[in-house]
Amino acid sequence: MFKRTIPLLQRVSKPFYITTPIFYPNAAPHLGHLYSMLLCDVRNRWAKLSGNDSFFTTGTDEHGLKIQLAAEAKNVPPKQFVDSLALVFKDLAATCSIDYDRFIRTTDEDHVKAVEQVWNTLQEKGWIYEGEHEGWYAISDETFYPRTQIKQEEDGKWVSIESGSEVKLTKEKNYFFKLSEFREKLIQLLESNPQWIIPGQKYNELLNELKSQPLADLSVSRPSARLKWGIQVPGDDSQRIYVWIDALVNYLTSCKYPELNQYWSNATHLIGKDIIRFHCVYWPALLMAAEIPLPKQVVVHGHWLCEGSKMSKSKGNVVDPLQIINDYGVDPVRFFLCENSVLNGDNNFSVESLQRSRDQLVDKYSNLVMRCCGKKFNVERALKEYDTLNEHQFEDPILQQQLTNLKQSINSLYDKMNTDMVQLNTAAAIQEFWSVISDANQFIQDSEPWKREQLEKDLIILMGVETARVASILIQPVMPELSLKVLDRLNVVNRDLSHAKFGADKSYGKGINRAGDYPMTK
RNA sequence: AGAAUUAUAGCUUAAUGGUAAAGCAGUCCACUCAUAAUGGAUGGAUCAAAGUUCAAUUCUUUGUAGUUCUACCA
Repeated sequence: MFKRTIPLLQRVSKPFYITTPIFYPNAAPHLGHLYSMLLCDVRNRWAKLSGNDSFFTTGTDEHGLKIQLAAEAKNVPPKQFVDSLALVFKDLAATCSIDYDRFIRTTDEDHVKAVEQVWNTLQEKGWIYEGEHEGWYAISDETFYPRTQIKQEEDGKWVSIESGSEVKLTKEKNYFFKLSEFREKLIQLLESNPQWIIPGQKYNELLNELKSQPLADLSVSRPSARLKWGIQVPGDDSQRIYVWIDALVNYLTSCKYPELNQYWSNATHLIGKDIIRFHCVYWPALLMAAEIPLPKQVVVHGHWLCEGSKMSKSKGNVVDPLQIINDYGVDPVRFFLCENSVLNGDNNFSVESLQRSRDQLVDKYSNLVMRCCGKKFNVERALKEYDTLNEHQFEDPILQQQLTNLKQSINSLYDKMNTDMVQLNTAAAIQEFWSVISDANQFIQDSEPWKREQLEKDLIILMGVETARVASILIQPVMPELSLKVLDRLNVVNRDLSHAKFGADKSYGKGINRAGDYPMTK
């Protein structure tokens, strides 16, 4: 599916759909939110650069008791409240050059209709029934707490760990989804499709859990008396549809459910490792029950730690994404997160590492451009003499081999990066980018153009600028701004994939050999 | 507390039971096309203990530490 290499100029356009989780906007965006959006953005941009019909959604999950209570506390209507919260996430996306195709909100009108429709389908097929939900309820918080978030006091009372409020075992009437009916089906799904969840560790973890633990039915509504801010259960104004259907159906809404457009046939969900259960248990079960095709894949990423430890306010090590972008710039942050992305574990953030990553961009990438744009060279002339230069052979066989290897590296860069990009392995793709940049810098060093006659001088800097040009076209998904600056500095107009080969563009270079106008500075 | 998973050089990663690889940082050398940049050379590590094995980073057990989940907070 993603692994086939297709000839460059005969790209088959296959629909591709990638999603982040939709974020609960009761707290400020953190580095994890940015990371999810960024991976999807890069993957989406790569697909588009490759000529694919691609679609990327992110958004906000806006119903629920916490939002309701927070809005009441501010004496603001909930809708107005979430309108302002959604803007916070949209602003983060805009600041970070996240180019989503749809920002979906669970309060969107078409989403409410889709949720109602899914609910009706599940009910008609007999998967929903009335039952009683029992749980630990705190009257003063108006919240049910899971067993893991309560403790027993010395006087025997059970209280919430978070708020200290007393909780009591309480029952209420809810609608339930027959999730327990799907345990065997889910196990079969996983065993038949080991690639459905990647990385493999998360697949193993979930499979073991499904096999060793019972699966209980799932409450999918809440009483309207308690939760006013939610989608009403069709035909029953005493109940509101709960998050498991409300939020998860966003992926269908974005694909125009119930028709379901072409993107749903090739859907990948990117999620954090703390919400595997919702996307890999509840969601496929709901889809099976409604007889809707499943997404193609769920990709699970780890968390960003700070200096090896979990970020927390009490530790004082929370990284504010907007702050680091302000300090270091959008593209360096994008580049750093992608360069250090590891899907099968947690990722480590430190400002020292970010600074070093940024320095490298200046020293090796931006500087490669400036080495070739110096006043002693003439790129425009070199490109006019392209045919002559391209036939020239160096006397030194080692140098000639280096030139040949560099040409080959430039020409295979797309294929190498593509293999990694389609698997969301941005770190490996970036290593390929660095490899070709390093080869070019080394070639310039070894060939010493400053000591040569015009013809060979021109050939050497031609290799340099061609490397920078092609690498910049291909790094656009990761660093949209800096690649734009480099291509501008080189006076390159043709920035599409068909020009990402050695010698494919001879129209650039006019007037670029002058001092200053660095693409990036320290 | 239980389960899963992770632990390699100052930092970030790699290695299918067979001589632990790389980038950055450090040290030394060279160079000036370029932004105190660039290139080369170089020293450096498998969390701890035990076991299995001709041979263990890798397999097994135990311990320590990090992360997540423990199933309707999301």
